Amino acid sequence: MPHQDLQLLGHDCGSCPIRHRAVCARCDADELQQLEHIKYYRSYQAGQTVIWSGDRMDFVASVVTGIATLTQTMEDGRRQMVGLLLPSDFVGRPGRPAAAYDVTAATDLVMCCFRKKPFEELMTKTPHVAQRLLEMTLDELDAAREWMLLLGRKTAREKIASLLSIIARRDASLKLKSATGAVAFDLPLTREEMADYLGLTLETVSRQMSALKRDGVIGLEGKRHIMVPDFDLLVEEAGDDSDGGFLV
Amino acid sequence: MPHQDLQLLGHDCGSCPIRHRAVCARCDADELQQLEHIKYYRSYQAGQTVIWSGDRMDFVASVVTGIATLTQTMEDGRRQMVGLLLPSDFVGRPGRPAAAYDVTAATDLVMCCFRKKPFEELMTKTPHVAQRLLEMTLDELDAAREWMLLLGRKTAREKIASLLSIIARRDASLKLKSATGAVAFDLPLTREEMADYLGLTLETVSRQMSALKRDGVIGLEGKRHIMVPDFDLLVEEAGDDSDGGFLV
DNA sequence: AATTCCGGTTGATCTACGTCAAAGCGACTT
DNA sequence: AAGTCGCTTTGACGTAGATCAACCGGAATT
Repeated sequence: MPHQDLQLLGHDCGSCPIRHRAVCARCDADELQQLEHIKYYRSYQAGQTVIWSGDRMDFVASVVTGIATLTQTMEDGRRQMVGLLLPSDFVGRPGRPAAAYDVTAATDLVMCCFRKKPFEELMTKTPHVAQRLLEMTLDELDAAREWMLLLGRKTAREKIASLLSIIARRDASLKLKSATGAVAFDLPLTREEMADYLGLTLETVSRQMSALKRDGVIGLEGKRHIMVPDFDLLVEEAGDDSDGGFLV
Repeated sequence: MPHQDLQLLGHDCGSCPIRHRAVCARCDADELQQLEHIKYYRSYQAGQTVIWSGDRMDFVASVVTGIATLTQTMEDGRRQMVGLLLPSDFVGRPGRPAAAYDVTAATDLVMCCFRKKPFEELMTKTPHVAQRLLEMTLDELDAAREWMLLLGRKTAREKIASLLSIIARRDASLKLKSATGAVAFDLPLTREEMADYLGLTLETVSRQMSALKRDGVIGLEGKRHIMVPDFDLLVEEAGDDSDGGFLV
């Protein structure tokens, strides 16, 4: 079984520090066999649109590698990102024929798609899958609510710090230096995408990034590589009172 | 069977214009019987706190009558509402021991609670319940994402208009005059609660309400009774491009 | 090596909304 | 009738972040 299958199915992550989000982490062999029959892979280049809001969507999918975004757009062009999909995250809604948001590849992207009809059938037969999906959806709902606090009440500086710590936490390379409290990672988003995530303009994002750099909270190498000397300090800047963003 | 049971179970709403959200709209008699055994009712007065964030929570529940809010608070007191629970909405997360948000009664409130342990067991046995819960959670996720667009990108005036149209849409009294495009309803929230919903201050809420009144978009009778002469105009003010906020 | 392009930075200015403060108003208490 | 309490409105003023505009710098193109 190729690597991405393992990742998708959640069996290579015994030491994964974050809650694992793949669809069928607890499926048995027979169920896996059935999923095997209805799945196929699709690749997208960075910047490519996966689906437009309103399009017919006859599959559900899981991100294998790369990053995708969900965004909403108003008639006059104002845009708000409403979802950031990292590897193992799930897209698509059983029981809805059309996509509700634009899905875009932020980086080169590989998705594992399941044909919707048979997936839904599998869901009615195997309680595991529905329950796992419920768990994942509840996690997403929690993330959305954390995000709402960010959008509604945080300052620009706090928003940036929050986003950086969210990305750092979900990025595997985090593990490299975690003992010392220092972290380094590559930003998968442009300044504009960050702005769409945070409900800011790209200019404000740029200014606040510079400010965090000036104040020694982060280091910048080029435009994308972020070095965080003290992760706790970053989290403090983010203004979070939660237990690091992962409840339970 | 008393009225609230009927409402909870979703059997008195054949003509309900909004998507019905009760837990067990599709349960069979046997399942209902089991739910019957693990449920009890609780009442709260307006303003009373149902649960504090972090508290042990050994039940899940469904709102029977009244309105409850979910809010998050930062250390320095900034507050953001992240959920508004109307009758038939569900609170609580199977599989999590503690509450993640403050739950407060915005009006006098009756909730139908299910003891968590047996509810979870019922869920593993009856696919209906898990699937219904998944559906409801996905609806909530959609609402949260619509809300994120509001918080991140809408102006104060648009935010107010959006909130009013959301409440109007979910309020039963809406039906009374819908043929003419006119609607009237009572606001269940104080200005401060509206502000917490919208990521604004209560002063800005008050000013924008006055502005909408001055411009004839709404009429105010006292502080709480809202009359909307032309619902489409209100929706236009809200800046929504969606199909009225209810996706398929 | 020059040109273009794209994403990013920085500066000057504007404005929507927040902050602080005072006063209105209906409901309840004495 | 007067006082007080909670909620709301309104005004004067301040500011964080938006807007508009110029410029920068690396990578790809010629």
